[in-house]
Amino acid sequence: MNKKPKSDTNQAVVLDLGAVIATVDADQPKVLLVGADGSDARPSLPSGPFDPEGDRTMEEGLRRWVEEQTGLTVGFVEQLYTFGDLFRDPDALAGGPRSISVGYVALIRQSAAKRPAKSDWFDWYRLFPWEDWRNGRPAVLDEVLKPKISSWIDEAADAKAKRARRGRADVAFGFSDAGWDADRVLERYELLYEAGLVVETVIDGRIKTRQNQSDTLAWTGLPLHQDHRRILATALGRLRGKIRYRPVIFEVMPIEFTLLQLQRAVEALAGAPLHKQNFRRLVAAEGLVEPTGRVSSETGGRPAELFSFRPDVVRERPAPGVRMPRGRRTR
Amino acid sequence: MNKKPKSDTNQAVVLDLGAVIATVDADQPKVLLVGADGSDARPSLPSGPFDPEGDRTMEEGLRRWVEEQTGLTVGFVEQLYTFGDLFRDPDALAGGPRSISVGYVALIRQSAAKRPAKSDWFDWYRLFPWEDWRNGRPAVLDEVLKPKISSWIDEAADAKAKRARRGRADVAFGFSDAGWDADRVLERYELLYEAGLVVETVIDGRIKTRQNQSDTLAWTGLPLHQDHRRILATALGRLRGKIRYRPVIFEVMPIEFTLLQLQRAVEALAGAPLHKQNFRRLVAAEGLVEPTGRVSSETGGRPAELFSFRPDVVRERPAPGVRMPRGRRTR
DNA sequence: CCACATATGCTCAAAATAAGTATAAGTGTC
DNA sequence: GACACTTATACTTATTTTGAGCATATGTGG
Repeated sequence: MNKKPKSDTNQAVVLDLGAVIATVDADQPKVLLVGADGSDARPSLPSGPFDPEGDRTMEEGLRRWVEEQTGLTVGFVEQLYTFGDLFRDPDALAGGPRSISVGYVALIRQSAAKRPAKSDWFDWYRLFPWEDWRNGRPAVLDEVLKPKISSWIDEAADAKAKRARRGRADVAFGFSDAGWDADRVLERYELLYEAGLVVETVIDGRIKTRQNQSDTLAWTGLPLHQDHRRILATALGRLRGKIRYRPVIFEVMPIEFTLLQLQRAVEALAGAPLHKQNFRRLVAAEGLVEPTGRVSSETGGRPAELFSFRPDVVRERPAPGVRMPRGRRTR
Repeated sequence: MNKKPKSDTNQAVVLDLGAVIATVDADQPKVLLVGADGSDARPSLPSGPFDPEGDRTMEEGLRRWVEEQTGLTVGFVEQLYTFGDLFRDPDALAGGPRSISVGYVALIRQSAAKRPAKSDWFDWYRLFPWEDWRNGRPAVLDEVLKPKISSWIDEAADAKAKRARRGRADVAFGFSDAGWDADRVLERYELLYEAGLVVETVIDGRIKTRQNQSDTLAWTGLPLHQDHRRILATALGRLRGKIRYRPVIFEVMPIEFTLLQLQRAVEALAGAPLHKQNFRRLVAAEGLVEPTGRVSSETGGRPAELFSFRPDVVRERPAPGVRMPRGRRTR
């Protein structure tokens, strides 16, 4: 920053802007992927170029190409991470220019989320089956992942490496007494990648497919282009953390919603079930919503009161977000 | 990501890696700045080039040039944000290549933090005087900032804009009932920038210096090169948030420390005083540290027991960090 | 021995939280 | 229209966490 690097060092850098465009539709978390047209190519995240002459800010550039490419006008946009690892980038390995991708998360309300050309809304948990605890602990964890991870730990070169692997697995998957931490999506994905338990590892040529491995891979979610599933893992972890202290959940809600709809949306992203009575008590206490006076009769039972987001909460609360019970921990 | 942008769109991008290198020394938070040699140039954050051919990852590139330039070996490194706004960049405005800077925060223990050539450790709060509440509410807030911000609110074009400004100020500075939120460092700096209350605004030519404005500027902290103070604000906010749920504080501590030293370090970054007895109770309950059996007699009173960080906490706790009392809120 | 400093252990009341029970108000079925 | 069923919402209770302070411990320098 204080002095410009020599320009020839940097000429071979190509910068693009990637977007994780997410919503919640019918209580399911969705993400926009392109190129899932049945061909053998893996789907990928939408991305577009950054125009250094036209775009005053990168966020502006992102909004521009998202609108151009998909017709969607995204509301909430937040920069996620800048990805530049060499191994993510087969072209650069082959001598091409180095590709750097600035990743963003964008949230959009379901109502505004049409189906853009060549794109599709994918259920987020098709990519991360082990992340969805809404109906209890996912079976894939104990039936597939846990034993495979154990093997991976045992395959470590020496006792020290074994301890390190076990430690990582304990933290990421809560195998020891820490319990499952919903935010550690990226740690989990990276461990599975290194352990060769997701398709990407094999495709990247990091390990060979082993006997009996291919049926494991069938259980570990849909593979994406390059490192895009890793980017999605980053985004999901970030969003899960964020809904707790910023009212981002309302970015995916319709203008009016019932408290149960709100709860389902939070559960969809958090990947965990919430205690209904406490949820509404916390939401009420936080002052995040206000009743509109209308009711929704589409629930099948007693009609629910409709609420809307109260934007001025942020003026009153240091960390306005949806607080989520984590279950009583015995210390 | 799915298709390469046309290369001519991107050729004019220069990528560098900027570092906020921070430590805590003698209970004071410090940050490494270069070029504060008494000349009229404003100090700046250290930064270095990214070498697309040599650096496999950006983090690796960062560690490389930090070591080359300063001789420091940084421990904890985390990517912060990628800065690419056009207005940050006078060269690009003048038709030069667009400069994109990937910012990192690096933490280093005081013991390892020598004074590198051409660099200096600056007290962080010299740049953000309003952020240091360790000795109570900073006087500059009520005596200088609050009235000036009020004027800025009143200068808004119409009632709607006025409300918007007031809302922002309330949130950022806790003027309404929300109270001060230590994490909102960036929001505060950006508001001051827009209100013309920091030197950078004037230098950037966004507003003219007004009558009686220059003495205000003398109270609003040391200006840095380009948008570097903005980057520092991002870093401070991020760190303040992070110490609560990740044990990053130990990255700046010596291997052995007393609980009061630990508390002072947390206070230094958090910018707030903590209740001593409760602090040690929380730290003990979190299991973050273990006694070494030795004591330190340098305290002037009863010798304090020495503790060391227990790295395996992360295996046991979902969010191991230093919990900080925020003062009893009455809802 | 004293005054003084910091360290550390402990109590207590207030607030927040998890979990559950009870009741309200609709729907569709017969 | 009685009834089973569904969802909504109010309220109760036990427990945990937190904020704040007091009391005691163990060193220093005079």
